[in-house]
Amino acid sequence: MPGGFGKGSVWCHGRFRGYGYRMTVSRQAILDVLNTTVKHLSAEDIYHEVHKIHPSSGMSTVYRTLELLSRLKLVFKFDFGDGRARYELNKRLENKEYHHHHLVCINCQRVIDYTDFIEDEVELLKKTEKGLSKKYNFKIMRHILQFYGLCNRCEEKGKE
Amino acid sequence: MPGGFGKGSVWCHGRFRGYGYRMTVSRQAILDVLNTTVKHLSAEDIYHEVHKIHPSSGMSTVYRTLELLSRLKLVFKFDFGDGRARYELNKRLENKEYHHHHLVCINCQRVIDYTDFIEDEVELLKKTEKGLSKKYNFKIMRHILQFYGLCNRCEEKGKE
DNA sequence: TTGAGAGTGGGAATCATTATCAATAAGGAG
DNA sequence: CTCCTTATTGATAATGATTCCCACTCTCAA
Ligand SMILES: [Mn+2]
Ligand SMILES: [Mn+2]
Ligand SMILES: [Zn+2]
Ligand SMILES: [Zn+2]
Repeated sequence: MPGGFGKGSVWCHGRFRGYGYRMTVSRQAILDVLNTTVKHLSAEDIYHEVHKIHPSSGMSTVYRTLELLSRLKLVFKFDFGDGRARYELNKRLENKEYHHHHLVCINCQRVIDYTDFIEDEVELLKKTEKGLSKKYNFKIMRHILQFYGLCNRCEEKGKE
Repeated sequence: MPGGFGKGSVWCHGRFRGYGYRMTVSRQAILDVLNTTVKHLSAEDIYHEVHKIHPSSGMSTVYRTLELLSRLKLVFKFDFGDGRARYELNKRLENKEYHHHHLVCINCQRVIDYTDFIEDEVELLKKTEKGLSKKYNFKIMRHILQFYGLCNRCEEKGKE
């Protein structure tokens, strides 16, 4: 959608205003970048993409905006263990969260989203959370589950 | 065990030699520190403790040794999301790994080890790993599961 | 249209971790 | 025990992601 703004950012526009924040060209550019990718971008990745749309935006603004979006739960922030954070727009399917986890390739850093076994997982986690909350008197607020390994391409290369 | 070395480090001594590495006073001190704590120490924590035993050891050696121990699978390295790595000796109970996960307090950083529901978890993870390996042709090598929330003390304080 | 103040950019600061390198010390051979 | 090779060390500099700072700019309700 060249020249325009995706519905994501339009929606966020209202969201920002509702919280008393302002919508700016930098924020729109960042949202557009996040909205038109399926990858898990780092702050620097986003900065480079934003730079194509709006060259005068700075790195500080990218970090600040990502921090704000995380706080508003509009983006998720992930750590895949390579020393830099990754960000992903919180895309909702029919009003409910798109709960998914990640397979991370320890060789090429490729990240695969998956939702398989999420039902079983949610069930186990619910049970675990309940048990742990009671036993340790600990109020669980969120969890992380990640698998690390080798993607098909890297696995093949390793065999040579 | 003042003046001596715990069996952990003696055992590791042989382990090192077997790999062609040398056992040094710094490495012994680091192992002793890890061996006599139940906490999840950062590199700096370890450095300070080591300094009490062997004041001339430097930070570089702490990092290098932890890196080596991680590679040899003698210690586990964790990221609890506060910007610094934590380390824990791989204590084995009767020859098998002590598989456990963590509850992390997002307020005071306290970490609780738990093994509850590990059987169910291992079962689910095994199933998930098998399914994901096949579907995405991805070779899973390890996983991370962590719960974040508020410990009893912080939960209480929050209510005031 | 305007003004209060939210937001910005660029450069400096922070801070955990790594890299460098001359000096040291582990440990096998003799 | 002594010697010699070289793995290891400690001090310090370098790195790199993220945060801080502050004078200037832009948003938007009135
Ligand atoms: Mn994802
Ligand atoms: Mn632990
Ligand atoms: Zn790969
Ligand atoms: Zn706490």
